[in-house]
Amino acid sequence: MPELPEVQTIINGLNSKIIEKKICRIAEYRKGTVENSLPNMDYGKVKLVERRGKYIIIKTTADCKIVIHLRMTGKLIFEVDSDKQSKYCRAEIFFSDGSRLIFDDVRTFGKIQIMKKNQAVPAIEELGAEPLSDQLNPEFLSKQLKNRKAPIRNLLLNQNIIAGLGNIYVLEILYRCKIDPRKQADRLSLKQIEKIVGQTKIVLKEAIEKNGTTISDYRSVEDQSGQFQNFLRVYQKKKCKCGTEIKRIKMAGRSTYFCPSCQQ
DNA sequence: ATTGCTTCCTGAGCGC
DNA sequence: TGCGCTCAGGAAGCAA
Repeated sequence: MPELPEVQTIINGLNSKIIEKKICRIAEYRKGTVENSLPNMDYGKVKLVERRGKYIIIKTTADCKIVIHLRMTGKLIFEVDSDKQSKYCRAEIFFSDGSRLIFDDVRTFGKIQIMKKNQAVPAIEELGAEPLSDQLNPEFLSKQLKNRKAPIRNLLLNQNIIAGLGNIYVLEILYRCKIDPRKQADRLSLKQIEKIVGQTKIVLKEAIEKNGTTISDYRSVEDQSGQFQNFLRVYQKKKCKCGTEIKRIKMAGRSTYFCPSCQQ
């Protein structure tokens, strides 16, 4: 479900709600949701919540970190009211003051991993550039796309190249760059690559300012939806600004929207 | 090494 | 109202 801006919004919320709270227990309600949790484990107090790509990393004062990936439909909801239940609650992190973090996930693809502080998560180690850092620049992206025959839209979805983009933002970025999502990556000009880098940063920053997109599943930790959907120009749209019908095709099994007249 | 297809799972929305 | 179909913002695992 969530892409970088949604994950960042959740992290901002967590950093304002759970810092210094002592974790007393992590409960798993669906097998496979929580990995490596041990009974009577000391989780310590929450020190900081960080993001890497679409991963949420909760660092604590104990020798552990809690690594969360929401996948398609995962939500983290901070709840003070002990009576409130969520419908698809798969796990809960309880704090000593009675508040808790609910991990709600309809499709059950999401995961919570308990790791040692210095233990590497292989999938995180392999992630590509953070799009909002200087790591993502035209030289880097040119190098990554060199000799790659796959369509640009598929490679922008590859987390090991740029970490944090998903289907919606990739399509918005390509639309704003006027680049056909089917375009073979190694046939892009340097100018087009520069455009992609620039628009990626602009679109993500704008979306974070709007607290993320909401199509259906995304909610902030306070159960609020985002506003960026009002700014989408191509995803699930019928018509382009130019008057042309937006085309929807399948690429790598997933819906791809683009304007056949603006995007070349 | 690179690419793309299938799979995990549940629910919403649509046409008939 | 209900059935069956397609779709869903992710990414691991597999085969070619």
